Amino acid sequence: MCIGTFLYRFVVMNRPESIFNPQLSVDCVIFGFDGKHLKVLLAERCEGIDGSAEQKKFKLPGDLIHLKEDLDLAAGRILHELTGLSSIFLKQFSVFGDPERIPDNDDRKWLEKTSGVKIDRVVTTAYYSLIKIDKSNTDQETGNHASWHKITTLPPLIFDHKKIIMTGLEVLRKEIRFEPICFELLPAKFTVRQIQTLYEVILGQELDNRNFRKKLLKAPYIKQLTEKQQGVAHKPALFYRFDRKQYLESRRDILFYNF
Amino acid sequence: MCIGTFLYRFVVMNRPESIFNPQLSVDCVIFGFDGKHLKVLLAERCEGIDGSAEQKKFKLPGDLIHLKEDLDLAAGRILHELTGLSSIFLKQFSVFGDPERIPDNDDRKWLEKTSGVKIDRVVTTAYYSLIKIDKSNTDQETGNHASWHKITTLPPLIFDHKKIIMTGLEVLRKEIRFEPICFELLPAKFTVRQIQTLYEVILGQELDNRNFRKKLLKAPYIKQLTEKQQGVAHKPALFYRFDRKQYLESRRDILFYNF
DNA sequence: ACAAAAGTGTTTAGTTTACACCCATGA
DNA sequence: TCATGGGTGTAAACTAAACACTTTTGT
Repeated sequence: MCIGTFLYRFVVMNRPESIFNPQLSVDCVIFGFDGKHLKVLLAERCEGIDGSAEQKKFKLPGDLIHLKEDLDLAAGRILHELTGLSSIFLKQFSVFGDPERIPDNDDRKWLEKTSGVKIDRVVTTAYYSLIKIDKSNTDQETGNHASWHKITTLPPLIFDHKKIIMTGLEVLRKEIRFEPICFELLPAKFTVRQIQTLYEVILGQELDNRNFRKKLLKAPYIKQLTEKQQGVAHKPALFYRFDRKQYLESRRDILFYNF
Repeated sequence: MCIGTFLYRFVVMNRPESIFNPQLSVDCVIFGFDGKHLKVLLAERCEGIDGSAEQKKFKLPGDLIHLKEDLDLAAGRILHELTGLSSIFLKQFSVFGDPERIPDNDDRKWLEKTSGVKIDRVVTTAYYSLIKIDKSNTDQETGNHASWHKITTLPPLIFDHKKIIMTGLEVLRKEIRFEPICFELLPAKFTVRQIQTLYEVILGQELDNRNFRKKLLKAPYIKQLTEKQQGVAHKPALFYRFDRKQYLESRRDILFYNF
């Protein structure tokens, strides 16, 4: 055993607590829906490696994790720090473990500078999350320089973050075909048209309005409210809500039937 | 910055190459099918912490990864070392990142002893794999003390390996409903009954024979062979094969249709 | 001739698709 | 009264589910 190995082990054994783990990170693909477009919440990497203004690049909200931090909790922490929201839908969907995914260039130097940790290789666990877009979580509100971007026109991103977003979108597309998770993206009261548009932007295709209604409204967990839209220059739409309890029960039945 | 932090960073920066990364591992849930039961390939943790014989425990084939090793390749390496097989179906399905998943007990001491690395917390990326069971990959053949175990009667396992297996099984169950991956578990020539039994053991329920046949045989990637079973005391079954090329083509069509 | 597993068809119920017009409201 | 988007029904095609007997082989 060479002295380097020995020293490495000694220090790993005796490392100080509560600093970052330089090898493990979490990145969150946070989807939002503004009624028209599917968007992703991105943070701005606002300063260059020498502090000067340089090419503006964006990144996924994410962070190295703390030494003894659980991954799921780390993802929750990041989301909370950025948006102020807690107990939000968050799902681990993939790990990105290419040893070269953080190339040895400006991006890496920037990361080393902001984290205060020497970066070697970083394995990141990716989560996706669905939240409702409103004033409180858009733009500079939280001082984190986070902003919403259409998934169809993404700005330049650091590392492999574009690939992570695209993988997340694929997973989301698969998921919404079987699980009604999209209600996380809608306000508590919504119209049929809103959901349909949401499905259309996620799937990237138009859906037949009559068939969509039929299928949606026969689900036992979609409850009609008496309230209607107001102040629209056309027949006002009825509002509906998602009944989570009902959903969980109906899901249990499905899982029994299975095949 | 305290001296501990400084030293830690210094050493991480200057660590020797080609030893194990003490924080990242890969575990493989390797499913096999012997014609009757769904099985998992487990390695034996054959010696106790002091080298004496003690309670026999099993573990998933897995390993800490090398410092600059890609995760997918590490999974392939582990599978190859254990079975001699390469280019096998392997799919990442989850990350287990609870900081307490490797409890500070005998299991951890055993791991530290065999890896020669001080273990702190280990985040493991889990893969599942499907292989055909035959003489060459069962039992002591490879000197790794690996053996097949029915998923219904698993022996005691170290760490959270039981949970990893169960999560893998759930993912497999979901997956086979949409993708014909189960052909990885069958020999090149198989009978309809073999596939049906395989589906039945994975899903844990009986399926209607006539309906199953109809559905299976209308798939364009299932090709009938002229060959028949021989030496059976009943009407001999016809053999079929899985046409991978055909499958990939038909899949493309489906992906276009989508919804 | 018997045991054992392979192989076969039909009916019914449910689901998916395609498609066009009237309704309620504000301007 | 017009423009706008909300809301509605039906027929045809397809898919899924339930169900029982004949065939081929070895012993």
